Amino acid sequence: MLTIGSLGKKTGTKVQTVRYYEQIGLMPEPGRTEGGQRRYGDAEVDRLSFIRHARQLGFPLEAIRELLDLSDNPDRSCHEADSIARRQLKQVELRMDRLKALRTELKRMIHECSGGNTADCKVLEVLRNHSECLTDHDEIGA
Amino acid sequence: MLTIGSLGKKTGTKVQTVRYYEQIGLMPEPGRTEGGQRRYGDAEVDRLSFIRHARQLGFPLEAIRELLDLSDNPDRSCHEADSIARRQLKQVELRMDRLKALRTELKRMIHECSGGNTADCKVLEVLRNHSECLTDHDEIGA
DNA sequence: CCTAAATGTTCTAGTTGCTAGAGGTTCAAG
DNA sequence: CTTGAACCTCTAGCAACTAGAACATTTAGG
Repeated sequence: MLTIGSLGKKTGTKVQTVRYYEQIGLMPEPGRTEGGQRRYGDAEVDRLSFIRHARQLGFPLEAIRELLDLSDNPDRSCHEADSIARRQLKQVELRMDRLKALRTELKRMIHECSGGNTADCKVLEVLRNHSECLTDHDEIGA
Repeated sequence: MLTIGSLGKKTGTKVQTVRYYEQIGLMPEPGRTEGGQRRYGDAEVDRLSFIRHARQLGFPLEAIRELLDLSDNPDRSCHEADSIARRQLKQVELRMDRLKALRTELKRMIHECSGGNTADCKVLEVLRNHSECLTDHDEIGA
C-alpha cells in the first residue's frame, strides 16, 4: 500500500495533482487509514501512469476520461480510441503549423535588427506595423 | 473619437478583452463621455494593434508590457527588445521540438492500430505502457 | 514511550489570457 | 420621445494545475 507521496513519486505526479484528479473524478476515491490518509494499490499506479502518459502526449483531460473509459471496457471497439488519437494528432499538427509561421516571423524580426536605439529597432517596428509581416499568423495563442 | 466597440473592430479585439487590458494596465485609462462611456483616439488604436500583433506572435502579456515600455522610450537601446524576441523564438522552437516528438509517437500509435476491440488496441496499449515509446516526451502541456 | 520531522489532511486562492453572463445605463437614429 | 444597439460594472468560468495556510497523522530515533 502506497501513500499519496509515494504514488506521486512512482508516477511523476505532484501530490496536489493526484488529489485534483480525484476531485474531478479521473482517479477513484482510494481507501483511507484510520487517521484519514489515502492509501493506494497497484491498480491506482497503473491508472495514474496511464493518465500521466496521455497528458505527456498532450491529450486533454476530457479525452483521457474517454480513453480510460474505453480501457475499462475491453470488449468495446477500438475505433473510438483510434479516433481520439487521430483528433489529438490533428491538434498537434495544427499547432506545429502555427508555430512554424511564428518562428519564421520572429527570425526575420531578429535578423533584421541591427542594434542601435529603440527608435529604429526592427523588432518594435514590425510589431508596430503588421503590414510588414510576410506570413499569416492569424491565430492567437498558438 | 472611437467607442470601445469600434476600437475592437479596428484591431480585431473583443470588447471584453480591451477592458481586460485596461484592467491589468496594458492599455491606459481612456477618456469618458458624460455618461461614462470610453472614448479612444489614434494613439490607443496603435497601442492596441501593437499588443494584438505581439500576441499573435505568441508573446506573453508580460513580455508585451516590456516591449511597450521600450517602444515608449525611443532613446533606449534596442538590445532589450531584441533579447525579448530571442527569448520568444527559443520558446517557440522548444514547443516545436516537443510537438514533433508527440507527433511521431501519435502517428506510430495510430498506425499500429489494426481495429478490433479495445482489449488489444495499440493506442490504449501504448498509453498503458510507457516503455513502448520511442521518443522522449517528458514535458507536459507541449 | 515520547518527541520531532516528514508527510499527510482540507480549504482557499492564484496562475494565463481571456470569455460569458447578469442586470442595468447611455447613446444615436428615426 | 422612443427604441434598440451598444455601452457599463461585477462576478464567475475555462484548463490544468500550483501554492499556501493551518492543522493532523505517521514513523523513526532515542
